[in-house]
Amino acid sequence: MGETVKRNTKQKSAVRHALSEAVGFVSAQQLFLVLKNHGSTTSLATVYRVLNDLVSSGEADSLQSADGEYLFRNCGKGHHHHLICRECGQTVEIEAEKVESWADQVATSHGFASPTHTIDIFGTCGACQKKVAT
Amino acid sequence: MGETVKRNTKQKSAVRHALSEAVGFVSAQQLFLVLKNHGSTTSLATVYRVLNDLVSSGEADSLQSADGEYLFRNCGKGHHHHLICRECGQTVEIEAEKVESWADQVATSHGFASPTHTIDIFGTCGACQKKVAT
DNA sequence: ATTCTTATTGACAATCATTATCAGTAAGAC
DNA sequence: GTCTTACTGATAATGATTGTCAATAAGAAT
Repeated sequence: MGETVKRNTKQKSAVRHALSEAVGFVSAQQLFLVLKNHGSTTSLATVYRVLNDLVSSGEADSLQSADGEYLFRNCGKGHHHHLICRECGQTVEIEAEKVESWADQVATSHGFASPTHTIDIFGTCGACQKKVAT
Repeated sequence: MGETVKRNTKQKSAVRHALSEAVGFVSAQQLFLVLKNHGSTTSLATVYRVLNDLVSSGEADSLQSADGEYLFRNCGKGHHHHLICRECGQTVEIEAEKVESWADQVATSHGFASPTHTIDIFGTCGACQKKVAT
């Protein structure tokens, strides 16, 4: 029960490839357009399906933009967090080992099991600070 | 041009009050239901309008939930974070001074100005662990 | 190579939170 | 009380994401 065998398809590798070519975070909609412009007929629904699969298998990483859209990025590394510019969306990966163990401790000390967490830092990056100053 | 004079209305104070009564973060939809159950006829559109006004005036604070919904909270009090049960939604307020200063440091050390952050911990609370074990 | 099972896909309908529209209502200044 | 116009309610519109389901095509078995 439950052992679904994965199959390799053109659509999957197309999405995987498009994601690996993308710079930074991309939305499913953007990825769909890129694929379309490159001649792929992969449907939008499939782009969503593949992206979600990639995320749950740890191959991709996702976060939400400021206006609630889900963004995706190629990943392979372990768990990490982001420092995100409010203005331009530029992201910096950050290490947070201490904070993660702190989060787990807080959870277990309150009797909460299998803890996970959300840690993101937002700010205005150097470039955007200059723009505003204009 | 541009100087809109604000007016005080029953709906605005109703939303403001409901938000102040709420524990932790609440969605606009939840707030709308609370108001409805208390006899208020404030419309959903107005709840959204008022909440957005409160956020831009700094009276309220907002963040996005894991599934992309916007959540709001009364602001003005001390800043704090939450430990939230995945099953029943029970929340525990937690102190995170060290983590907050860590977040600010990370931001500034990367040249990011006026940093804010999102730190939330999710887990399964004691009561819900027992239920699942049944 | 052919058959067969079923994971995967595409087309499109359905959700759901949020926003826009617009005529009617009511603060608050006079 | 009168008047201006900010605000509201009802509802349509939007836009990203998910669900449905028949058709398609991996890839194992023959």
